[in-house]
Amino acid sequence: MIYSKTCQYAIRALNYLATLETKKPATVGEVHAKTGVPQAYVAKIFQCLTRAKIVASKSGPNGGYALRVDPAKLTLLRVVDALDDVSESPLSNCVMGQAECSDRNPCCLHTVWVKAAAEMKKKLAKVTILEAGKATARAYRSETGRTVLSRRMQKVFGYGTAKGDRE
Amino acid sequence: MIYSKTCQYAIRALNYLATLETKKPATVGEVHAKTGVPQAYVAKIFQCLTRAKIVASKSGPNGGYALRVDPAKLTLLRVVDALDDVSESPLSNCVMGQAECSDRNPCCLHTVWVKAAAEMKKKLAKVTILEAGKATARAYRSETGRTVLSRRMQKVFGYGTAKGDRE
DNA sequence: CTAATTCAGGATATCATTATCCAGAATTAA
DNA sequence: TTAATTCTGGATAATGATATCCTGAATTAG
Repeated sequence: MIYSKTCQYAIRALNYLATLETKKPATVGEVHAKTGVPQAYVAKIFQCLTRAKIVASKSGPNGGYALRVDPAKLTLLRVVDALDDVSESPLSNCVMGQAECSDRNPCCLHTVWVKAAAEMKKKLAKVTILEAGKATARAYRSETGRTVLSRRMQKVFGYGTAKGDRE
Repeated sequence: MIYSKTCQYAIRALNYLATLETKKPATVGEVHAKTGVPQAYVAKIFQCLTRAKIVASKSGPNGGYALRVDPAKLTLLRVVDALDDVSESPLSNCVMGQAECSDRNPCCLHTVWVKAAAEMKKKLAKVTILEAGKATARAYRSETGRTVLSRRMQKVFGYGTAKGDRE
């Protein structure tokens, strides 16, 4: 779901990968430290994004995850679709949860909603990770070694005191 | 949440109430039988709608629930708001789940999303239960005593074999 | 080759949503 | 007044989303 934490986390994680100029991949631990997304959950999400060929994984020392596609071409729609069980997504299904919902057999919101979903998809297909990332880029300070979110950005993101934080 | 089953159920239940011309209220059991919404869940939803003054409840024989407002004036927005914990709703909050998300401190999707949410709200504020109900009205056959959904509509709604069905 | 690093993915825990159940209060019919 | 009907609201169960943990496989450095 677009509105799920899983999607939020994925976008944050990908935004971070997009800020990396070097080809060196980022480890799960690093992404967690920089984005505040729960470490083990980052791992799960990246497994999914790997299958969707959005990121490439590499085992071993100096391994990790890196974007596999140009962030300027990676749309939110593709990201959302990768994480969504499409058969469940409200973007591709009846809002009223009807088994059948078509122009012939419309649910009570069919006409309204079909349009709304199409508009939303269009929007998601327009915004790229590169664009989205720009707005967040300033949240990261990449100078020192064990960088973390700035105090101010911790407040913005609403974490920094999360359980499971390793540093 | 707009996309929650709870909301779907509420809209279906209210659609049914809107089809009743008489002033006699409908019982939870009746609404369940006519809409297919799980009986005990209908009860919970109506308790909520009662508190929101959208329906009126009446105990005892010949009691039940009836619309308290004109279905031509009851908007989906009001229904959704009644069921939503507004502080959690994606319509009123940051899609990225940030603690703070404003024009000054935008999340990476802020500009895109603020607009999308506003449009969605506008839509929800435009559609009334009366209008929504019209599309579904034909799903009900109100001739005989223990009316149920037609076979065809059972298929459309994707239920009719649900556990807990009493008839 | 060995040890260290890192991902892969199954098992499990936690939590919110969805769904059910039941005892008690209110109301009504007779 | 009594019994039947119906809502009220708390307790509980089932399910799905979120989050954690751990073992094993892949990779690399030395």
